[in-house]
Amino acid sequence: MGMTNEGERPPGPTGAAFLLAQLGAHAAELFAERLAELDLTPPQGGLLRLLADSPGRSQRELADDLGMPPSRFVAFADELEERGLIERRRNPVDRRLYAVHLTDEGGKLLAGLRKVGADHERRMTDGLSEQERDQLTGLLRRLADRQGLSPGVHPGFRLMRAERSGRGGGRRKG
Amino acid sequence: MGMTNEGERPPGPTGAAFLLAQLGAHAAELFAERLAELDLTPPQGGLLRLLADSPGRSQRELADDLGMPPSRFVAFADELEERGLIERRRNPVDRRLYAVHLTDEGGKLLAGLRKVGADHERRMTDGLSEQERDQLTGLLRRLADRQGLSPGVHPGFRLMRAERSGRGGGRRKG
DNA sequence: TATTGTTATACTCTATAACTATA
DNA sequence: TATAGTTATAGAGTATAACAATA
Repeated sequence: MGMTNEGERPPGPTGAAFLLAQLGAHAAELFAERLAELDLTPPQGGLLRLLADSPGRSQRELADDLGMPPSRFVAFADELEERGLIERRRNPVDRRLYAVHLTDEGGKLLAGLRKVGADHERRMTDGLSEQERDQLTGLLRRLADRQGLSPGVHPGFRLMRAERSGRGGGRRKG
Repeated sequence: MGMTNEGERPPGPTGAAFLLAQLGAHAAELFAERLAELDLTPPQGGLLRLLADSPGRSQRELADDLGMPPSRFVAFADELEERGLIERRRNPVDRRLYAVHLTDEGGKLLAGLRKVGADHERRMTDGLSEQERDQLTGLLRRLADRQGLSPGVHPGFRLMRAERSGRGGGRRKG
């Protein structure tokens, strides 16, 4: 009989689902902190990766992939374009569409982002042997598959603040 | 040598860290949906559990545990008190403090919440054998430990919308 | 008429700081 | 003076809908 603890243990947060939520939030937070060193938010990093994989798509398609309304994508893309990381090119065939591309500088930043990602991966699985890490990854992949999660699509970007900013309000001092 | 895929694979989101973030967000979302059936948000459920474990603490302490400012805790507790789930009792020794307690009805709802939690646990680990589930839980617990995550403390409540509501604005129809 | 991209607007959420009462 | 609880306000974020250009 397995050493499970359903019903014998303090019924609180002790199961795999809770640990997944806790570790997932921690991983996302830590990754966001590392990304901030490159002046990127997770959705911004997501777009760069998306553009590297399939360049030239329309804003609407990209907005859909990132899970944000097209209206929001505009300002989102504006900022990255002003920073010289992405580029809008008119589609000569259908002049309503923009084809969004990564610039050279955007490509460079993407390389840095990938380094950060690899480093993050190491830190998150710290303390596990190589075999255990493979074991974990395999189990997680099976769960993700079973839950119908598309590989590579946003880890909850919708729930994170899209833009970096100082929070909140406050009464004026006078 | 392990079948790891660092550097050989499309460098994108394929590692354990990404899967953790993805599955964690999914677990949190799914759990929130189930909680909504009880008209509870995750932070509200968190408070009920907290009160069951250690009743009678002050609002400030509870707010700290939930990771919210005391000012926000007021309205948060108001709603649960109006619904008859929690109760504020004056501390006769230090009349500045409230001692927050679960009511009988709050206790009943907590029982329902635990059922939902157990069910959620089963759904999230669906497709794994009992042995694999134990294996996974063990690995996750070690990671959580190594990352310094306190057992049982909020899985990212801060990043979730605290109150249920229809989103956003929109121009008025006229 | 339908669709892409864009702007305008209204609305929610929430953090900060002032405030009240107790100590 | 300091602390628990509360209220008031400001401001960010963002979804919805109107709008303009093109098909």
